[in-house]
Amino acid sequence: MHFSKTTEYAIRVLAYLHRHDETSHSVNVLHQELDLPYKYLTKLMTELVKKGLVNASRGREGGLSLARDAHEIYLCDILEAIGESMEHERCILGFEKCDASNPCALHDQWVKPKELIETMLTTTSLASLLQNRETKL
Amino acid sequence: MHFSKTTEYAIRVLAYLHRHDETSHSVNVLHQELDLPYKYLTKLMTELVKKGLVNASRGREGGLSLARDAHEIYLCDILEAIGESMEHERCILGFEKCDASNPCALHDQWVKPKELIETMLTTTSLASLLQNRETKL
DNA sequence: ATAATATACTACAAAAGAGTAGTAATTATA
DNA sequence: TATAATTACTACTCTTTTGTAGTATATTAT
Repeated sequence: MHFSKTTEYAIRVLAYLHRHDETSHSVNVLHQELDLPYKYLTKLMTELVKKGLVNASRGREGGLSLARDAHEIYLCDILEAIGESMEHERCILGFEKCDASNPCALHDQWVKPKELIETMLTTTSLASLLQNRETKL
Repeated sequence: MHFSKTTEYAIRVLAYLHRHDETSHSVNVLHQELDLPYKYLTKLMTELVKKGLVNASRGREGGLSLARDAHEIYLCDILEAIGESMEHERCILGFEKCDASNPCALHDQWVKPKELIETMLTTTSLASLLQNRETKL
């Protein structure tokens, strides 16, 4: 009942890019600042670039920055970019088809937690993450 | 954002044992009725026996049955038996220490979903699972 | 006793997730 | 133009989860 490491990393990196958006940042900086595995990060960032969440510029003075306004990047967008998008849609007991009319044994109990998770994912933008409070990345 | 296969299997098997608690059931029957991998199930059931959730009797006419009253087996007990117990306690961004006074960037957003998940796990017993409604296992 | 039907144990295999290594391609700047 | 700094690409390795195979051991109906 948790995000994948990859998802954790992606959220943290993107939030960092927003928090320090005066300039772009190299993978090496992100690696050091967030204490994430360097090579794994390069792979992840390449992916986020392909998915259009991040802009990359190569070469000296290059680096990474958000491709869109932080108000327009929601957690669900990040999950989607990583392919974990529909995870919270999935039946909690693993059935292919599971809905109110043909529910699994846990369906009813899962409805409300699932709703709140969905709300969190669809209403939390990178911009909304960093307001009012000092938080860890 | 989901249970492990092992957890899914455990919940389904235990719920089945409760739903058909007139008698005991062999791994082979559980395998066929629930369409779960046979050998994997034997391993899982052995574990649930060790953890005291299930009684096993060997030999002809043997099989598996709940070791405790279904009203006294909660989802959190099942997770604990499998070692996935404290998963929902864990920080959503993976930090070791993360609480209200030293929160990660997602801490506040995660509070409510986490609460509902916790409620579900601690208040849903096997007995409460099967009331009022036809559901899949 | 014997045969049949169970669980229990040991070891391995396959698949997915996480992480590493090396090198190619690109680009600002000296 | 040479160099240093950077992302992109290819191909591994390691670890964890999931699943399989074979055998030993226990129980009971006949």
